[in-house]
Amino acid sequence: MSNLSSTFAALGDATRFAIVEKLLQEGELPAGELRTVGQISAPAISRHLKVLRKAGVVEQRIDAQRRLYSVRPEAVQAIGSWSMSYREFWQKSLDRLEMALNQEMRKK
Amino acid sequence: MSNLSSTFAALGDATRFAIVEKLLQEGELPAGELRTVGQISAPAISRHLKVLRKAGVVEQRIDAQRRLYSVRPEAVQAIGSWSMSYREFWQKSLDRLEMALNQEMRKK
DNA sequence: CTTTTGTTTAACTATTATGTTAATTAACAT
DNA sequence: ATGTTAATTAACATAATAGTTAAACAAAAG
Repeated sequence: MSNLSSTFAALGDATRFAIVEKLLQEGELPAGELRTVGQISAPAISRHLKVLRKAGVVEQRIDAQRRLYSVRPEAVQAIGSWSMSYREFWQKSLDRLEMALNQEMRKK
Repeated sequence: MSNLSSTFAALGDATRFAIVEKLLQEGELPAGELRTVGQISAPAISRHLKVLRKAGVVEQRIDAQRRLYSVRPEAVQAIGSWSMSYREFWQKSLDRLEMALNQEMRKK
């Protein structure tokens, strides 16, 4: 599986996506804090974090008995790079769509 | 599940990711042409296309008995927008990383 | 040294996803 | 009408995923 596809797979679960969003918004957090993303058990969160880590989406730092997680910037950037590498395609298509919509507006 | 998370889920399968990449590179293609992304049966491809369509990643156009598929530009753009909405975060982090590496180089 | 706090691993279960072959549908060509 | 081409749906088997509770582990605090 391509590296990027595993990244997508990791983010393709609603709970994991919520975890990543929370880490992006609040920065590094201990595993326990991440339970608030839903009504879910600690072991479940722990396993999701393992999946995210294996996919290179988050990294772990140890602080006493706590495990602090944060998003790996490379992962988010890689996703952006992929989208941008097809920018010409989607930009063009969306421009055409917008023009068509403006045409419609002028008719009324 | 958030809309974006379903998009990621759709792209999180290696076969589907390959289908999307092929469509991005070659443009609109009939279902049959997409079998070349791997040694896979026609029904399997058909089901993958259904998943991609449900997630809004591809769209279908009918031409006689063929079904022509293409990537929906909005989907690829939405992914880019998500990454870019956190650009400050990853740009900063990566800049810091690069600076640290340059420091290392100067030491040698 | 015992307890508490934070987290992970183990064992198990239920649900979902993916792939296969066979059958079906749809349009075109003879 | 009949056969051919293109693709999907049906039926089924198997594998992977995600959740649970209970147990284990590690460091900190009492």
